[in-house]
Amino acid sequence: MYIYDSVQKTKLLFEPIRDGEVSIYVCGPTVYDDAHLGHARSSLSFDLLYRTLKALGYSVTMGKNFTDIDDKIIQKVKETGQSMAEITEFYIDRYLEEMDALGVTRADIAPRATESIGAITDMIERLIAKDMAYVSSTGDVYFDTSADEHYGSISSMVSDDESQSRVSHTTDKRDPKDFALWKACVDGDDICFDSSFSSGRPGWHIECSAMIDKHFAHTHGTDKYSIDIHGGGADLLFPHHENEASQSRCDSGHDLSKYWMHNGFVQINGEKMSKSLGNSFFLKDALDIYDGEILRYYLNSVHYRNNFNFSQEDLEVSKKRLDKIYRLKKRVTPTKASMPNKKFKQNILDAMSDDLNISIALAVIDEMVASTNDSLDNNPKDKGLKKETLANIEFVDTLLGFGGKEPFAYFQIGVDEELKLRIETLIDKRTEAKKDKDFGLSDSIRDELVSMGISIMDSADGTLWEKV
RNA sequence: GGAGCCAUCGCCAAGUUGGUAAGGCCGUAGAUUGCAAAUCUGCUAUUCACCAGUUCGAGUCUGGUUGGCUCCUCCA
Repeated sequence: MYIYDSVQKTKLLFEPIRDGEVSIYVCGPTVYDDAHLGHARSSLSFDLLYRTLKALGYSVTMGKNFTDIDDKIIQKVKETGQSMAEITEFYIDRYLEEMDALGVTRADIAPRATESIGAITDMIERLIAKDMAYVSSTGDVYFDTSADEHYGSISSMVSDDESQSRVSHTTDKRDPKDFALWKACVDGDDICFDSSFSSGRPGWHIECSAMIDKHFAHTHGTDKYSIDIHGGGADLLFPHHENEASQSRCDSGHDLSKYWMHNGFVQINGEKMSKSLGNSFFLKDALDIYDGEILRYYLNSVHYRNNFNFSQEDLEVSKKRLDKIYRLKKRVTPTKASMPNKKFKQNILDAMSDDLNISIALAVIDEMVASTNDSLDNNPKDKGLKKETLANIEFVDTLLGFGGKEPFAYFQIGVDEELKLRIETLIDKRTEAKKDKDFGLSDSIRDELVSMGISIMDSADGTLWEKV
């Protein structure tokens, strides 16, 4: 397995810190609003990594946090009058449901900030004791970036004062680069947690460090690294991951993660999709229009490090490619899967082992589909091939997360029983007309079906239909 | 102002150590079909934003130009 490490900016041979085991930690969402396509892509990218490593035989543990205490959540509490728990529970449930719809494997460990306060305050106390953090007059705690000689090594950000000109200066900070580990309560209605330094709440960066320390460092880490792979969106590289890495390094004396991976953005009209820009395409809205499996295929069809420009036309192309896989599956159904073709399986694994080269993997699948259809055209009763093909598709489903549906059901998404009956009645009528060589009638029935959004195809086994 | 990424066929998009351009969509010619649809086959970039350099040889390396995006502030 080769992985592109965004710190070293090069592709590296992946060697886990513990033999046969891989620990991955991905920064999860702040749960104050619905997930957009960008969140989906990030989840999908690391899901691909997770599945690939598993297919390669590793024992993989994936962690993904929920930031459920944050300024924006508190703001929402004030706006809506709902409790913080009501808001965060709602969005966490929604997030999980939507990611399920995309076929994202759930994280093995999904810690929440509010459940990790002890680990967070412990880490802050240790940093204060080491004189690497300081408490301000108002009770805020800041990390002293000057205490870490390696600060900046993750994002390779230069630390001259000029580059910091856009950072608003908080008076209590000794240095503008310093960042908050703990924010003391200001008004009475703030959500506060007790600590030895002040009543307050954790800063964003410390959460991930503390959660990794609590859930991974001692069980999955070594004396050199806490985890194997740390992932997240490219926008998290600085300052979030820089700060995380710095805190953890100062606390534990070793590096936080051996490899760092960052996914590219989903863009709309060439611009990054983000809540602050107001151009978000929410996952729930996308899922209203498209099946999760199609969205998954589409969002994963471009290499994870590249930016992804969302367009409906491209999504339709993805649907066409997925359709072809399901048509083939329909063709080999019913049968029992045997073993996947060795070469096919290996070619896909090879592609995915090269920093998740999904384009090659999809091309291998397209070629398998075409050659199998060709063979089946020439020899429709090749049972061995059918069994192998089904196994091939099952392998694809396990590794890439699509192709797992019952093929007839796939083409009938959104068709209720009543409509189904009408379609089948019409098809029977058309079959009769065809038998009588009344092509005028049979064609007009076909036109009627087409106007209903149903496309039909005559085959040796009778007439099949699909919802377009 | 500082830092970085990217630029490949009409569209989307692959191209580790430089060795002579995957795949999909669209289009097109055909096979098949009562006609379609579905399926298959052939064709579809002497060329990789532009300029210069290194090299026997560069999409791949170096320098520059132009254009796009991102980070430096919450962000997947």
